Amino acid sequence: MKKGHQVTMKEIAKKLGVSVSTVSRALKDSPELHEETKRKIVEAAKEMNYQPNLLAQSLRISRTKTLGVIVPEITSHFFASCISGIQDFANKRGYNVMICQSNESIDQEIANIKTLVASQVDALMISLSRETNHYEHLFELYNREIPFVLFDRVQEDIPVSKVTFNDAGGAYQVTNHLLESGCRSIVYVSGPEDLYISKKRKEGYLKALKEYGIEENPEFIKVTDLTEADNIRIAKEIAAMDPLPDGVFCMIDPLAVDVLTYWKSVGIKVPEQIALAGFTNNPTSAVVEPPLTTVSQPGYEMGKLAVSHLLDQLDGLVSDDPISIVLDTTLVPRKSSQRI
Amino acid sequence: MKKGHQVTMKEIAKKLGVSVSTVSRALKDSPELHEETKRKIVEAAKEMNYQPNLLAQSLRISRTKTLGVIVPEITSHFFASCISGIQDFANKRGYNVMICQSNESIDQEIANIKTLVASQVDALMISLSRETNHYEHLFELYNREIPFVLFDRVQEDIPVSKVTFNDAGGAYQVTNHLLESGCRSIVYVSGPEDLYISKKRKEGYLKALKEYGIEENPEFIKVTDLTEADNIRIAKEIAAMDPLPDGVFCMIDPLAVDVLTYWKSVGIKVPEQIALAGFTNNPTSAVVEPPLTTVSQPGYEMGKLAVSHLLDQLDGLVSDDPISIVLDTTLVPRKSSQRI
DNA sequence: GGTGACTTGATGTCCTTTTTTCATGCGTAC
DNA sequence: GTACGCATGAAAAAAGGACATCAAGTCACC
Repeated sequence: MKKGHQVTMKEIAKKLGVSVSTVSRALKDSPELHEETKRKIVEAAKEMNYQPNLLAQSLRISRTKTLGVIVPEITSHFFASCISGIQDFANKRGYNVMICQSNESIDQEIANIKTLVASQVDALMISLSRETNHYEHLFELYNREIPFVLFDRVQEDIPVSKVTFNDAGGAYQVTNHLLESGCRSIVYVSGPEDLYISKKRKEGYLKALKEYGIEENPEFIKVTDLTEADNIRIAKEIAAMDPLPDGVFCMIDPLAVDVLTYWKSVGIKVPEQIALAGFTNNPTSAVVEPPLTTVSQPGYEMGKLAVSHLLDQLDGLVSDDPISIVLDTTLVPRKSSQRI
Repeated sequence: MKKGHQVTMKEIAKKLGVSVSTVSRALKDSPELHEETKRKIVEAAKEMNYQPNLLAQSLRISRTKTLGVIVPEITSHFFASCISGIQDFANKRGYNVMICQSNESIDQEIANIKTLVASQVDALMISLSRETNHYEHLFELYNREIPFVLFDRVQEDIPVSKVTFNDAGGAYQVTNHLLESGCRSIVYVSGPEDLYISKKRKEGYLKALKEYGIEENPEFIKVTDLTEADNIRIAKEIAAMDPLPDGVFCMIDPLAVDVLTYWKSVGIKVPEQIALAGFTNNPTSAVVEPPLTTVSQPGYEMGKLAVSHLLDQLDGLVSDDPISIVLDTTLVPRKSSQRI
């Protein structure tokens, strides 16, 4: 299959018997040109449906006006929202977006970076994969002076701007909410421990317990790799605890939903026997039965802020010094934690 | 913020005191080159961290190895799945993907096409917006010989390849299922009537009724614009029918969920009073209470097939003649329709 | 010394944009 | 009236990176 021919300046020039540079000047409305010549050229360009070749342009000015985005998976509602925000605000400022997913694999993440860099994107926006536990590829980007920002799944030691949620704060909010609802033995179900958000949310969980004068209990901290199978393993493990805990805080909504679904199948009542809470406020969480208490993380907003800051840096509107943008989360109390 | 400098062939050539063409040949392992020279160049390239400039390459061969994808919205799980499939299989064949969302707006759709074409993508994959009711922009693409395929939300009169689900068949399956479950007065809630899928699913609905010897009743066909407000308006309208219908088939899951949520709030029992079914098999549908009967549409598969066919055409592996790929759907019966 | 094989170099192309150079025409001054 | 200079408009050239094609260089061997 062939692509249709694109009209070039050369052809316009040839048709009108002028030089290519004259055409170029006419199209950018240069003042040092006969009005008449200009008019004729602009008209011909329109008629021939001329579209400047962005490729040639980019090669010349060595800027593609394209951003590369890497997310763990597009099908996650949260990341899809981020992408949506990035898209909208990048487009507003004349940038295109190339999106890749790492599928939670560090190798794929590295491959994506390579591809995007080879495609000469002006900058990158990265949310790290679950697997990412070393960071050479990011330091290399940094050393090669390719601008990038990290969002949501970040690595703290890399000297670039980062956009995160106040994960510790959100976890504190939700744990506190469980405590206030009367829970006293609260399990925290964590994702992979390397993950930034796993750590931060644990911090918030522990802080809330401490403030309530409840001792940290290592047996009340469970770790899943976030696959459905492993989530169910944890759900079983908790169901087998004796006595049952009275509250469970799952690091992320889909995990909570898996746990809830399993418990329903074995007759554990939520919130009567165990209060349950998640994190992220996925659409699913609002419609499960009982509706899931969670913490709202506006992904669209995160994408918007991250891309805006990055473009501000690219365009020299703000300093290049890395900053950290922390977005607030909001507790969304629902029936799954309603014990009073 | 500046971008770090990229190593070019020129620099390698200069450093080693050879010509650029020699470097070029060495890097593509041309046989007409001294092994020793080749080795030296390849080594230097590696050491200097040389990355070919895809932009220049693209300009030269006038192929970018990039596909443009336009979907109504990324945050929809179905379209996210399609994108995921497209991504994976495009990457496998060495293509990148630029994704745009039309936000269900025809103007945005046209703007997206323009941007992607200006970016010299090799081909486009488009799923039409809800608003799209004229097709000049598509015919223009066709006339300019820019390859593209349509998927899911297609327009039948455009002579390009299309990938769709057997929407009529799926709707037939689900309507038939409702009939077999004992329903005799079944409402069909449609999306905007211009929409390909609205029409096709209505076809299937009517066919099933007809086969069961049930007369078509115009009052049993409702139309929503798919906004939450309008969905709830329909839910109210149905709740006010006297007698209540005994089954409702909503054209798409989120619509069914909105309806279900409203009914729950006013005490209408599903499936006891009204059996309910949706279409698409969103993750949400499995976890609502009661779980929603629906029709499964594998989006990942659709993306995969669409992109594979398109690349086959681009690469000349199959004929350019437009074909129509129709994917089968699967009925997913759940509690929301369980009346027997 | 000449021929052929084997390597390497130079140049042109893709397309746009910018810079430099050139040409024309008009005006002024001698 | 001629010559010079300046202003203006337009053409030519160069840059940006990769690569194909054609040209030329070197070496060895007969």
